[in-house]
Amino acid sequence: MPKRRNAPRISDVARESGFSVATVSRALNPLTASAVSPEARRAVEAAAEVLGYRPNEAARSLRTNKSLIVGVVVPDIANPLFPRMVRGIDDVLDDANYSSLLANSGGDPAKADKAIDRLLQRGVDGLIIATANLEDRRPSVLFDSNVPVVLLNRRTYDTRVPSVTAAGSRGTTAALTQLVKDGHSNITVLAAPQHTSTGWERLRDIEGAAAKRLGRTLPVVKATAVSESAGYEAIRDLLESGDSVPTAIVAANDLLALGAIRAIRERNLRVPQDISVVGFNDMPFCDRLDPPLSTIGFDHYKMGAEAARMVMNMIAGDVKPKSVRIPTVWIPRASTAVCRDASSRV
Amino acid sequence: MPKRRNAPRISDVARESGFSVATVSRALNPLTASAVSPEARRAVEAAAEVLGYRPNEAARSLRTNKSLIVGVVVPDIANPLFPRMVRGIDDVLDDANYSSLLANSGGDPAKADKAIDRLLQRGVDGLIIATANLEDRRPSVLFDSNVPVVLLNRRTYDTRVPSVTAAGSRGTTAALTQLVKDGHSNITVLAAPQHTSTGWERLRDIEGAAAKRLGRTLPVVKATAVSESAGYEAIRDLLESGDSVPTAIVAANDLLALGAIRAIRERNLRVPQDISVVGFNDMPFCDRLDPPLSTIGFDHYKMGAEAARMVMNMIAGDVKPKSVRIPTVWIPRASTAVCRDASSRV
DNA sequence: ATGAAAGCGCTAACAC
DNA sequence: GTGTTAGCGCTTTCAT
Repeated sequence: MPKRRNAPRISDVARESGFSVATVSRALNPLTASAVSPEARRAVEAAAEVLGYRPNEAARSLRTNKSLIVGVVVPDIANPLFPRMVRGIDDVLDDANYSSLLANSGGDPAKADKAIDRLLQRGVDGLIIATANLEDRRPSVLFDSNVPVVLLNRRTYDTRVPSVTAAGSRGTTAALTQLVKDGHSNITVLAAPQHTSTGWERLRDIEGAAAKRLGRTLPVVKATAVSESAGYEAIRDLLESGDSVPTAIVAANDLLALGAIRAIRERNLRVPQDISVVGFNDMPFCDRLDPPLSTIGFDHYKMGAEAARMVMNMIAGDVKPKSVRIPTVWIPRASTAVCRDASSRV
Repeated sequence: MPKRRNAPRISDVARESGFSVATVSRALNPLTASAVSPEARRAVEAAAEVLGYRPNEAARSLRTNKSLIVGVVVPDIANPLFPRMVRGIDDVLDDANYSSLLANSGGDPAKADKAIDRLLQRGVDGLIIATANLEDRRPSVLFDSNVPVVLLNRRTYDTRVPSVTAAGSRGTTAALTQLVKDGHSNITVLAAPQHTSTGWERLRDIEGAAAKRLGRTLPVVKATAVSESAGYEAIRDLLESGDSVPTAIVAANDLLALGAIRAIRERNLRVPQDISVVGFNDMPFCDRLDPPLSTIGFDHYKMGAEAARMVMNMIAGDVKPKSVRIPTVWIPRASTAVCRDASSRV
């Protein structure tokens, strides 16, 4: 049961072409091919073609200390937010002849850490980490060790380490502007846990927008996780609490918003007629949901692609690329409407 | 700009522990650890711990001809069908200390082939291919070369190569039974292209179920691709053709079904009141769409996990694992209803 | 039970 | 412009 199908080695190509292994190596490497005579190059290429020669990456990797692989750590590839990012990453890496080694942390920081260890042991040339918590020190440690690393979607407190994140404030301000224009004043924020930059920044963005558009703060309900069920539970509790029912809910995340909608409907209230709901992320099929979800979106693919470009630059020697923010945009759909209270008042 | 942070090598551990590199190697490998004295083992483990030693995978890989990596080729990770499969794969591989190298083909057979080449060159120990077309020969060639390979979701004509696919007939029969019971007799099939096993089998399943439940064949409309827009175009053309409007459409795929729904609504017809629509796959959030999509589903995660288990077995020496079929189940939701014609007739 | 030493296939000095 | 050769860090005979 031979594993590697006695693949041709560089020495086979050398024999077949009549040149030495060194010349073969040079001829086949685009960066050094210029140091080889055209005739030698042709002979080598022909021989390689005939034999179906493919350099052994493990040997090359051992020798050069480069693996042409970038490690990608995500909480869960099955979370609809990530596949497009990963696709963006992959497309960019592909163009540079790189591949991506994927690891799921399942949302567990310890598992994320283990995944990073393993990726590093595998000799990845760089790391894209989408699992960072705000107080996470690992990215800083990696950065200080000169490991090419870029943070995706979430960042840490340490702004030195390069990141690609969504610039939520613009989209959020637009959303709140619309809500206010539509007569909503009883707006509740459905926040995500505050240990990630996304959860934290989103709450700050909403508060900032509220200060600007309403001149006051908004009541906040905090979900215990970023999931449909956490959103459901938070809003179910709110509606059961006897507090005044909001006319609009601005959620930190589409999944949270979906949970909120379920809780609202369970109380026999309607979206958007009774309560408007706004999400964040514009995850796939948001526009086909019932109701089509108004949300604050950004280009997931581009975010991933940008992160990949940044690691590639770091791998190429750019020690400190500057962090990138992906713009967000308000996408009004059918989960938001003019406030009933406001219109009846008119 | 040193890439590998002068990581400790096995010789460092040897010096630190006072044993030879051979003993260190044996002590650290679970399979050979028994051949080492307990004291040596303890000393080695302590030294490795102190130094933070991690074996260099490239070197190990070069020596052993194993990479602990499985290549995974999918058409597009951003297609909602795949993330859960990939998650299933990853979880199983993870348990065996394996990682997955992901490649997107973008639906292009030539790109899929290139991806396989690259994966092989990288020395993957096995391959999970989710991009196979029915007449695709590559998987057979790989199989014949003793490359551990398993086909995921789609298979080829060559039934020798192990595959994990959905067993559509049960779910499809249940769906058609319900449709017939609900009074539908004017049922049109929205088929996918027939060059993949999924497209081909789904059509056969539906035809088989129709023969069984209706004793006749059904009119078939073929989409030019497996996408929302292809489904839209096919049904738009059907509705514009002047042919009799079906009371139900059974699509080979959820995306196709979604496109069909869009086309139906564009003609100011309603789903399910005027036309019932059935999908296939039960992709994520199907239940939250407008309308919640009745579909034939199966366990995506399990399918991926099963494929991973099979490659692992093949890597371990099981030359010919038998193919697995994942059962499907009919999931009635709100895109199907009792046929209006039938009820008015009563 | 342990160690010495031979490579795995490749690249990069270094010589010519 | 080309060839010779020394390793990259590890596992695995083969001795002892």
